[in-house]
Amino acid sequence: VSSIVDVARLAGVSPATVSRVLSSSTYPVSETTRQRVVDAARALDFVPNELARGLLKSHARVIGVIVHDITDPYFADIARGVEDAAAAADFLVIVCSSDRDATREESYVRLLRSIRAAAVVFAGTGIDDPALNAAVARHTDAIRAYGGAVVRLSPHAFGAPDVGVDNAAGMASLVEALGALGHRRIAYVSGPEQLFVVRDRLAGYRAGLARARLKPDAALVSTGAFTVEGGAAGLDDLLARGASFTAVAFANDLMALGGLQRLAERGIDVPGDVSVAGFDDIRTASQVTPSLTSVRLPLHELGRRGFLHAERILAGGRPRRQVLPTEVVLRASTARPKPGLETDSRPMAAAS
Amino acid sequence: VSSIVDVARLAGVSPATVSRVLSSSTYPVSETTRQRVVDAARALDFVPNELARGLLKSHARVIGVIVHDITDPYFADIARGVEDAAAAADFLVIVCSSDRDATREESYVRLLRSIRAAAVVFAGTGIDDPALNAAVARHTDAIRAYGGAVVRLSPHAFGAPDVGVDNAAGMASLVEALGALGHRRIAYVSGPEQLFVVRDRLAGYRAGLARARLKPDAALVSTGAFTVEGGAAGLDDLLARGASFTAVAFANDLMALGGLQRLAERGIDVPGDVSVAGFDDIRTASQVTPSLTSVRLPLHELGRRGFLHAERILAGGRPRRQVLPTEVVLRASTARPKPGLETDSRPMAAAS
DNA sequence: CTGAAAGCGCTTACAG
DNA sequence: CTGAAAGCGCTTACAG
Repeated sequence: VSSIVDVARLAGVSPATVSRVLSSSTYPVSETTRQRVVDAARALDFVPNELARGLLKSHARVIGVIVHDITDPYFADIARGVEDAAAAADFLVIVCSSDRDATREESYVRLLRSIRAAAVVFAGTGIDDPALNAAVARHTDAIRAYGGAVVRLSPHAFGAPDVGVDNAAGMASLVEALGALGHRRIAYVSGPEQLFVVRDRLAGYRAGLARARLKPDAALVSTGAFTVEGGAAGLDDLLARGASFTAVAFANDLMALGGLQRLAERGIDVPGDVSVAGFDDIRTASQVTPSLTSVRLPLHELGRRGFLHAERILAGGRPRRQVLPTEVVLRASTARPKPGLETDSRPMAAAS
Repeated sequence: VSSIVDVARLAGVSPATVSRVLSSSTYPVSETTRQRVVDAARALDFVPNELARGLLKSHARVIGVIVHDITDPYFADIARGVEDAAAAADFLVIVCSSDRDATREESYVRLLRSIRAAAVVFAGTGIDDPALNAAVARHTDAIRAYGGAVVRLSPHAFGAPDVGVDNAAGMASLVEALGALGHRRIAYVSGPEQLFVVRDRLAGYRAGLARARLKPDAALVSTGAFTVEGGAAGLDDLLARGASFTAVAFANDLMALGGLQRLAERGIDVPGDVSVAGFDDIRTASQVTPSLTSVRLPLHELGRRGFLHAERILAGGRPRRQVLPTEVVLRASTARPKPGLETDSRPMAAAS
């Protein structure tokens, strides 16, 4: 494997000159010298060692993205958005699946710090875990200290995301849309409470009920893990306690998918007997039958902007927060409630 | 950001001693000195610069994985398998989505080479594109030259994968299973012919027909892109030319998903009117309705073994090829053909 | 326009 | 057991 010295020798110039020609330096070099260097580099198939380069700069051209799980389509879309934008700007992207495990997350952030990553982008929601947050904060402080950027795409312990969506507003719109279809008893299957994004969506559910002039009812709310299985379990919970509802919203699409499966197993027709809605609009939502009503988040764009945000920080700027729009997408899994069931309503006592 | 020199100063020792304590060196250091160094490092929140470390070694503790598209669940599963195994061995994983684009693939491999990645794992199938293959080969040669490993998980221009599955045998088993259900006219929607894996699966389809003693019929084979849309288009093709069949297999699950959608749009019942099968058994396959019959590939395991294979090469070994087993998974999208349709058969003339 | 020299932050023979 | 020194492969003031 040849080094810059080999190229210099073959071209009959100094390593400094080779560096000037081959790097993005604007330093003047005579045309004949330049050509000799280019030829020599090609002849030796020379590719500069980025490790050596990175050592001289304050940081390496690498962007780390911390996701919960890259096999979750929500995160895959975001990661792809970061990668597309980063590759165009000649940055490498390292995607790390933390499984929302404190140890794993910390060790990844430490690793990114150790290679002097230019930026670390936290794609997933923050967790209410003081010990983890303290450890991670130590590393992110160090990353900022060497000139790196830290970007968050979801709510976290230290506040709102740098680039994000309004989860509460999105969920409120969804519930409102369900209300507009005529549903009066809208159940909700929430996710793990220690995730900040779960809290926001639950608040949105409540806000949506209020907007639809429906009374909140604790009997219509259950909880499960943020997964297909969690959604099925949350639905089981509702059913086990005999809750009656004509529509059910889930805290994310994966959970709604689990709900759809469980409903089919129990012979409950969707949307005939009950309407089902998810959140995120991952690709699978439009691929299942019945296709799933959801709230579309611009995930690829979120990733793309996350990178651009980091790039601006690296350039010394102080970019401001952005909130990307969400959109309710009504599909085959939701419909008007059956007339018989609709009468089962409990409108709010006082209509303000 | 503190360096090893800062730690040495605080501990009152030389940088060499700090290095011996903090790296995985087995060099003897007195217990009191060791403790002073550890304390100083902790006090300064010292994290060694991996860039500097990597510069001294022949390569960095980084594994690059080239996938087609990380948002494709097939690749996400493999990437996760590599990552889980690599993280356990303290390697970073860089996943690169090439979009099967020659320029993009070459630039990623070059990038991995420039940071002296310990290994590059090609997760996707090779493409029959001599120019691309030559450029990539130049880089992989260089990677091997500095001591890195190159691992392939799918068939490629230079032969069989290092760790892989038998695509032809898997598809043959699927078609055979369809035959065992009573299907005599089994259509096939193939993928882009320049992908080696597509060729293997098509060969498997033919082998499966032979095993089921069915005559191949070119009118029952069409082609589409390796995507949801491609599957729908391939099915349209079959229908447009008036092909009659009771079952249809697709070259992968994504395509089968597209076929399922198109069939539903046309009011053709699955599996009542036609049985549908995919290949890969991505997660979505079991989440859609009707759930999709497919051939399960141990994708996570494939990724895991891909890393282990690389690790053995890095250790100086010459690990041998592995072929992981596949398994036909029959689900709701396939059933026996309707009696009326079944008579539409054309058994092979000569039953050997 | 070109080159010699210092230095990025580590590790590792080489001395002691 | 400990340290001084060289060196990994680049880039960049500093001289000329």
